[in-house]
Amino acid sequence: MTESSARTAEESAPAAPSGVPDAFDVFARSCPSRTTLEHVTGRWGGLTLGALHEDTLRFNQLRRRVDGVSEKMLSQTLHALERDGLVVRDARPGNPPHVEYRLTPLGAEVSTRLLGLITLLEDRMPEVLAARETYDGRGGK
Amino acid sequence: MTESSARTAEESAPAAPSGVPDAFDVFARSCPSRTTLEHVTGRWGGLTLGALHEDTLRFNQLRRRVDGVSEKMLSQTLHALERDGLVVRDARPGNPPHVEYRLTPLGAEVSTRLLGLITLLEDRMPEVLAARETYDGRGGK
DNA sequence: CAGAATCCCAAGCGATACTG
DNA sequence: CAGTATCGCTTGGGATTCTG
Repeated sequence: MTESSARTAEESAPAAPSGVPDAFDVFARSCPSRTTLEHVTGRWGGLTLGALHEDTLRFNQLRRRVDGVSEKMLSQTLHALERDGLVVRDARPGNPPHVEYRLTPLGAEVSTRLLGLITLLEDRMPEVLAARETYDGRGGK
Repeated sequence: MTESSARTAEESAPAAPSGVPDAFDVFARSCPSRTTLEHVTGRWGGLTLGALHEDTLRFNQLRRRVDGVSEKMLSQTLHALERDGLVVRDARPGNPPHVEYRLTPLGAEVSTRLLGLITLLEDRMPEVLAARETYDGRGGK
């Protein structure tokens, strides 16, 4: 991820009276929080965190759980999440190799929020589906 | 942790002949909930919903708020969200044209969850940044 | 202002093959 | 099992132009 930030996140933060450091603002294009949000909500990031919320899992277990992910993308996703401090890679020596992935405390908080969102959506899918039909039915399509 | 292993919902065929209430499972590749999740957590979907959580906004206000989005992508994102029943497009006739976007009740619930996630991340960014440095420092890169 | 349509490059991603 | 490396298709999405 080419993060060529010559100047780091500075959006016109108005009067910060005290020595309060500029808050991170995900709406600002170059705020580092934006890339983390993208890792978390990206195509595979959210599902990966969701899967790990339930259990510590090994690489191939994860692959099976997150239906449709390729090895490459899972590996890549895991690296990004590990780098951001949301996931820990726990490798134990031996043969065959044994590696487990687990959430950090922060990762657990994030995945809790994410799972709340996922559950909400799953619950309300009938509404969504109905809306789509209405939309497609008249001039929408 | 919510319900641990109560998810035996392994269905490959979302369509059940009789009124079987097969649950939507976002982990399944072809579940319709997956596409909605992607609209919501996609690159611009989350930020758009987040922006609309605060206010009803017009197209160009939205564009300014969601820093970095192009007209095309905003338009596209808005359509997807409208189709899924999360956003309402409220157009009033006149010249110049006046169009507002507003969340539906479901959209408001979703954006509340999303905003919780965003806020959490913004708050904990120092942790994330520290993790990145550690990771990059010792051979991770 | 609000948005549709077109063009087009770069990034995303899957398939495959290879390593330890 | 747990990955990395390479290749090439597909897509995302920015820039630009055009309508009402």
